[in-house]
Amino acid sequence: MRPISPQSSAALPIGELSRRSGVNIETIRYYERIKVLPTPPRTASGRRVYGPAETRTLAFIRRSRELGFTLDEIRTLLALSAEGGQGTCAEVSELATGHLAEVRAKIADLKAMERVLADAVRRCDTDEAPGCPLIDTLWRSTP
Amino acid sequence: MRPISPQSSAALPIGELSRRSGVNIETIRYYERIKVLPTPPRTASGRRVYGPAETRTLAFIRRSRELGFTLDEIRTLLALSAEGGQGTCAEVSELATGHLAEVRAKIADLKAMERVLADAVRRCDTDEAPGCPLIDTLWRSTP
DNA sequence: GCTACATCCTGTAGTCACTACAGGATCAAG
DNA sequence: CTTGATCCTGTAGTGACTACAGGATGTAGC
Repeated sequence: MRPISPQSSAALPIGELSRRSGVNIETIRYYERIKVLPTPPRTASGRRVYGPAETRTLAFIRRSRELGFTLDEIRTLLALSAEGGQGTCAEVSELATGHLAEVRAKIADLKAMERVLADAVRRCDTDEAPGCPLIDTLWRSTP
Repeated sequence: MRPISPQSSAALPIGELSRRSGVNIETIRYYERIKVLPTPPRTASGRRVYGPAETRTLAFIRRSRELGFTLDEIRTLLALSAEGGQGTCAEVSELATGHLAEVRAKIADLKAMERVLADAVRRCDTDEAPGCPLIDTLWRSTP
């Protein structure tokens, strides 16, 4: 006879949560420490006990990270998501728009790097002149 | 009568080097600590004294950083540059090619983020349906 | 010589998003 | 009762800086 305990059928230890969510155990504890995840209840011996909601929350966080949101932004997203009021979507959109601008700025930076690097490498590989075109580029004073 | 001392006309304290190179004083000391810059001679009272070569070296480092090279790679670039032997350019090209691949991978990652974000923001700003398309995207389990 | 202020020094700690231990407690199975 | 897996806390490391604190020097004007 199994003891009757509410949600016991869905209670997960941290290792199982880690496996299901694809998030490292140490990362889960880190998220708790910085208050991105709420502190879970514990067993008598002090072990964390999670429910199925945490698996979904961690998936939410993982996907947000994949889109480049910072953990600070994710805290905000989770709060807005829990709130779910009238103007929520507008706030979310604002946050995402700002983030999108940063992503685009980073892409522009990296493309500039790519252009210069690709050009220098091409010259390195074709030039017959002595010296190294890339090294020379790096030493050359900016016009 | 000024005392005759070699290079005295071009000796710079760290603040002046910082101004000329556009690199923060604390950053210059940091570069010295991690051995990206050589330890400079000191005055009797212990202040760092730089020559004009350091201005050029810091410009080299700054430009390398702008191309996304790590300080570890820059150490290698500086060593190869100083060496300047036969196969140097090939080694430099190899290093740069590897770095270029990383830059391109990062661009691809960011472009994927950009697509998803731009699409979600567009739906947030046009959708009349209740709920937030971006929040829904983040909660939605990956297929 | 004195005072003010700028500049310099060392050393430490903070940033971000983790990751990697050390050293110990607890659990489940045989 | 032992083995091995899992869990706990706490600390320290990563990269490339930045930001102090708290003190020592340097320079200019009076």
